[in-house]
Amino acid sequence: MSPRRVTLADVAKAAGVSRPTASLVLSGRGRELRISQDVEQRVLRAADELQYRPNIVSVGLRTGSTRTIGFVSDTVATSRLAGDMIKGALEAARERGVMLFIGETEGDPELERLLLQAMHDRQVDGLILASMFTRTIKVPKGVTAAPAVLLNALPKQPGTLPAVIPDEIEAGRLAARVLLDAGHREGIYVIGAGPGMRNVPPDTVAGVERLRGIREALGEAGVKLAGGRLCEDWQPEYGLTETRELLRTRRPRALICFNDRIAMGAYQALDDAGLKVPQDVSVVSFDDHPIASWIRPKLTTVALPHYELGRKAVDVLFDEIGRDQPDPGRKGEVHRVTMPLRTRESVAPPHTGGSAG
Amino acid sequence: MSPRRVTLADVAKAAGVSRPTASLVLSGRGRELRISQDVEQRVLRAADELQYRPNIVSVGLRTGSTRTIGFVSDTVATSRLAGDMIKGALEAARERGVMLFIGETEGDPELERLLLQAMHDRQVDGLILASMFTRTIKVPKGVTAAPAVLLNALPKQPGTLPAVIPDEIEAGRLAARVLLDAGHREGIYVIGAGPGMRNVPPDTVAGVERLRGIREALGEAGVKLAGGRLCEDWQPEYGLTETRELLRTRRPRALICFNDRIAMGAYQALDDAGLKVPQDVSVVSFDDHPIASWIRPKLTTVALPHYELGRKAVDVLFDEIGRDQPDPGRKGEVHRVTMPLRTRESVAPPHTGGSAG
DNA sequence: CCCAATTGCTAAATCGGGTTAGCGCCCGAT
DNA sequence: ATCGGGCGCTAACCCGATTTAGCAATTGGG
Repeated sequence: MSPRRVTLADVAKAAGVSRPTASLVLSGRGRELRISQDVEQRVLRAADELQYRPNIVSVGLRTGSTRTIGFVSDTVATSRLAGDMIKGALEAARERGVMLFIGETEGDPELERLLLQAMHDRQVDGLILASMFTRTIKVPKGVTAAPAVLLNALPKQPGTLPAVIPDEIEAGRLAARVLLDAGHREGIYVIGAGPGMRNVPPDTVAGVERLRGIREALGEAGVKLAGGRLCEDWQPEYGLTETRELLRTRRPRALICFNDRIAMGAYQALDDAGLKVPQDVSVVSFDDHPIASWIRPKLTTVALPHYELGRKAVDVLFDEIGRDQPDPGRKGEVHRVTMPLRTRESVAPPHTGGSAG
Repeated sequence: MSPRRVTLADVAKAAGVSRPTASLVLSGRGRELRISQDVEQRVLRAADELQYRPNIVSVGLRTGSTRTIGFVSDTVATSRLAGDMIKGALEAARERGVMLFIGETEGDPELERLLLQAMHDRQVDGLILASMFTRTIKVPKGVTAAPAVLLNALPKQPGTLPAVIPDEIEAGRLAARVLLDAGHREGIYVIGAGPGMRNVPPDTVAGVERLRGIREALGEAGVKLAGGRLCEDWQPEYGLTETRELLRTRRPRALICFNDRIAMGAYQALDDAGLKVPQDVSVVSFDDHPIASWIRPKLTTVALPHYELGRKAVDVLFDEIGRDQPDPGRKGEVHRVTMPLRTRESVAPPHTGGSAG
């Protein structure tokens, strides 16, 4: 089928030198080891003419480095967000000439074990352990064989592994500030979690930190959260029912939804109640899911920087790989990636619409 | 850091035999080569106790098979659909003990070349070339070095590579049949392409084949398409404007939208016009994007079987790898994967609502 | 003119495992 | 006693690179 790969031996023969000589020239160490200009040129020409490319499998065997890293996540399919994270990692890896193995655990520890094993069997240089929504995870035993980084996750035992997560606290502050800047002071409700710090879905870092940021920013402005409703799951249907429930007794001026899918449900509930966004009710949200710009009016939301998270994870991983002896001091550093605001059409000053509050 | 991997030599020493003997036992060829029960047991016990795992890099170097395949796509981030395709491929690969390299070309031929090169440098056993929407592509030169399969794409020159694509023609028939079965005979419009076979976005297999299927199924039932509007891009905003445009002059009883995003736009236009789905207008669509079950009423749609496509591609690839001499007859076979109907709430018989047509 | 120090390259070992040829040993047959 | 043959295992080479040690040839100094 294919006309056998060109090997280093072929290049050496074509250049009339030995294999090691060719190797030295091609690895750039020819100079320091005093290979003559003449030989160097011959080797380089031969390599070029034969289109020689080193076999990375062989190099991997010899040197231990396969120029390959593993990306293990709990799910790849959840949403486009996952794809963006992989995309970021992919591009950062490509810039370093490194390839990515992808694996999915489905949350099954046994699958995870097998997957990590399979990656180590292939001598990966490092591992990225990714979660598709931010949370704390128990670091599996198998990761210690190679440098590793947590992505969108925090270790249950802090300090064991470096982690890269979105800066959710600042995101919460930002969402609150958007409303404050628009002039809102009253009738601000949260949908998805809260209003108290205890009313949060379990194990979600995002819930806790977004809420904390929101409360901090409002508090600093002397504004109090008017109320909030916890959603069992952050899906449109729950946003719909909880918002509908809220509207039975209250008349909000602004909603902070804990993600865009909840916001989508909230839109439906507001529409059913005859309330216009943003004239009657302003809505801010989190994630910047594609639907945020599909629903009308387009949703102002604080974006999860999935692409950047993926890139950053690779950066941190290579720091880790580069560092020979594990420096115990900065072992488990947590890197927070800024969540940018996407300003669209769902926020307006209060009292714009006809009916007063 | 890590306590050096256990090698075959370690196992052999622990069992008190030579390396080749251990290798023979562990590769299952012990029997045919008459290794004694005693030695066999010792080797197996040693391997088990030491937790020996063969180094696949080394095996790859010797045997040429790295138990690794490459998945190269134009974009991974487009949508969750891409993720499902990868997920299907991932699971099928895992069942075979094979790992997946992921790469993204962004449609850039140079990037594609480098990526294929990088994969070949790592001695992949085969390649899957995936497109994130169905279309015909020019097969890049670099793929010939290993078995390859096109996924969600057809080769510009038929017969060069096997391909796996969704059965869009049958999907078109199915969508039409849903309306026919509900009793619709008149006022059926298409949004996204058509009504004529020439009114189709360029290079999209889906556009051509869905439309053909729709026209065939309607034709067989003696029903004529009442009209249609081509969308420049299959996004919600175009669905919105084209449907709005249609409603200015016509009063449709049923819409076949060419995908769910268009359908979402169509919903908005129908809502603006005061028309209820499905009482006034039935809507069928394609893709089964997540939003299909988020919008109200939930959208009946013919699903792109992304997960199955991914699995099938791996199956076909392994057929290809297994086949030693390329059988020229069935070289470029096209495998069509059935698109299943997701029946939801957007289709009803005509004349159900108050106002007669 | 001889010894030492460069200079310029290669032989050989290595990584971890797979594969082939063949070496001793014990047995029975001649 | 000798030969032939099956049995059970191992020596040796291979994959494609890197790396260390060291061999010739040249040059320089005394």
